[in-house]
Amino acid sequence: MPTPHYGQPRYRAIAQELSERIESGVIPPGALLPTESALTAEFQASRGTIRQALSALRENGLTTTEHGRGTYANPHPYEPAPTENLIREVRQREVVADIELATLFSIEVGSTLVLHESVTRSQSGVEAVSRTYRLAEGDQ
Amino acid sequence: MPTPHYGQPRYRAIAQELSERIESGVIPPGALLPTESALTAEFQASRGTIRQALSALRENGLTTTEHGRGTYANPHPYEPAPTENLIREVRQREVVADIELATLFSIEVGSTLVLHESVTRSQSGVEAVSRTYRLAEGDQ
DNA sequence: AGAAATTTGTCCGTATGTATC
DNA sequence: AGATACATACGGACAAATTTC
Repeated sequence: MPTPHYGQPRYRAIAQELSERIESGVIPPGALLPTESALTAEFQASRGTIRQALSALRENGLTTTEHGRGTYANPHPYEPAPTENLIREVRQREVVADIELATLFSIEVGSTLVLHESVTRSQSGVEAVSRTYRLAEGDQ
Repeated sequence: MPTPHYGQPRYRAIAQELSERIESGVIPPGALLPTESALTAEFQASRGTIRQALSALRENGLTTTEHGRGTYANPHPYEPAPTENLIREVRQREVVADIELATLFSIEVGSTLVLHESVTRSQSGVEAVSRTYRLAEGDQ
């Protein structure tokens, strides 16, 4: 069978259907979406097309996908940073890498990382805490 | 032949090679990148893999692709980072507040926070991991 | 602890549609 | 109209992370 895509391509229609389910609450925040193979069965599309649709959702910040686990509906569709009346406090310190960070940086657990921490406050209290980890100088 | 991808996957290596060419000026701003079929020949990779690499460049704002025309190198937009051949991955999840975070936010230990995590990669590996914590919607 | 099943990630090849030159 | 170039879609195979038994 040919593969025409008049107007809207298939993957986008699927992405739209899925995003409607998320925003309507059919798929609640934090919940797993159906697996890719389940979606291929439901939409009668190839896995590649399904993955293209899921990729679109991810780029729009609606979902998060984890290898071997699945795709989750995000608790928060977005988060524009309010840039008014904010106070930022920045400090710097050294920390030891836990398993998660060590894996990301491909270093050993217990290695030192440099941490820049930024605390953003508004009148109502702490708005956000941002932490950036980097390898210590000379370790790279 | 099988498809092993030890360490870094093929498409990412290609993406970094191309971003270096853009960064170094081998491919000047505004210029067209080689066509997908040309890249297929050069890197001895399938077109799908090439498109995956180009997609990564696009997502990182390095290039712009136009249907039927080609892929252009973007003129340096607004970049906070000095080195531009970087690839960022973003994901979002919920975490439980430890004592430190709970104190900062003035919430109870165990409360859920929304975490946006951004991993910045260069060819040498992970450059930085940035984590931003915020209160869940409705808790503020 | 270890093996199997599940699920997402990567890669290939092919075919056809659509936009541009 | 023809050639070129990117877009969409299918199918198959194997790799890697996670979960389950």
